[in-house]
Amino acid sequence: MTRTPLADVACSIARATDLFGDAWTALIMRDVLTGVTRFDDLAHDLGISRKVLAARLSRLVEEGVLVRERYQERPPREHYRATPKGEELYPVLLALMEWGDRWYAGPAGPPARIRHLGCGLDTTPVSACAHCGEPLTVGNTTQLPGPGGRTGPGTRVLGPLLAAREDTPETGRPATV
Amino acid sequence: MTRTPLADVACSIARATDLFGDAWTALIMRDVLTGVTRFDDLAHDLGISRKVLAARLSRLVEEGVLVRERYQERPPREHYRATPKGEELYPVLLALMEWGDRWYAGPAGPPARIRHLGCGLDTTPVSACAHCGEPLTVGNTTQLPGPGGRTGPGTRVLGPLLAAREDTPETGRPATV
DNA sequence: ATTCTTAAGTTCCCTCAGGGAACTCGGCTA
DNA sequence: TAGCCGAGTTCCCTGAGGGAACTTAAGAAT
Repeated sequence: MTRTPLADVACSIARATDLFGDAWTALIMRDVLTGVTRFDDLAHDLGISRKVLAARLSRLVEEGVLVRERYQERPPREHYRATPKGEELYPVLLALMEWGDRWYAGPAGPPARIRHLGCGLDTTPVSACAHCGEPLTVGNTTQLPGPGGRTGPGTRVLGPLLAAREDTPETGRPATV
Repeated sequence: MTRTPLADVACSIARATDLFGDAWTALIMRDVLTGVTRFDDLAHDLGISRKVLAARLSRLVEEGVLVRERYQERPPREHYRATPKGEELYPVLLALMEWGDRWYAGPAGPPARIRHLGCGLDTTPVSACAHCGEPLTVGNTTQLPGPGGRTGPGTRVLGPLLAAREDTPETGRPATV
């Protein structure tokens, strides 16, 4: 898996994917955020190889997503907890879960519900505009180069087609978006 | 990578991750949704091995996330477009991007901006409750078993700790959530 | 009419990451 | 003092991914 190259790309999705784009990391974060925080519990719950689990956990600690903490002194035992950076991955998990629910839930319905304690209802998470609160979709958003974007050959930022709309009209190819 | 086992697990995150938990798939979807839809363009833009790109694309088509379509007749040329199922992965990408922006953007700022055409402003996507519109966080939500959840030994659904809160009080271990 | 080029993949070889299971090591506990 | 967690390491083996060359089909160039 090409790790380092991806992290260098000037795209936040690529940077996030470099860490999170791995079959296990999302599930580890799901577990840790829902209270499965010990090595053995994670290994059993996920069915992951202990070797790979150890590697993932130390990478996540290195990245500041998890912290390894002692939770009891005698005998000394450590577990893993999410940092704020780790907790902020929750929206990613919610989005993945929502998508999985919509497209893979059987006739019985989704395997889990998310209850919003604020309003007390079982909720479905939507990706909303921070300003007006409307749902964001492929159709009602456009991607523009940001301040931190590098320009130059081969360094796409995000959405050259849509960025191009700002200055010159596109070619004849159908616009997906 | 253990593919099939994960898809069987009664957890929508696991199901979604089985397809999406791969360093390349997220980036392919980003590209396709932003207008990079042809094989060679994808290969060059991503720097992905052509072999792996072919494998990913055919998997995505198989799953109904993309469709392979002829976009010109002479000479016959095909490209890939997102289906509704594919477009609905957009919130996942937004969440990944937002997280990457927050934690990996340099001093110059994020590499890209998302403009919401509805309100005309550059936006930051938030994961909100569909009922009340409030942001969903680890702290203000709880996970409960859903109708489609399997019960039995070894089949965690999502959040046994939080689910357990409904009936019996927890052990002495600190609750991460 | 032959050669060039482009698009869209395949094929081949090779390395390295992941799976599985056994081993380690410190520190209780019976 | 033998056993038993919890938390990893180590070992071997297979298979997925990288890289680069090859293929096929259909214009376009000369």
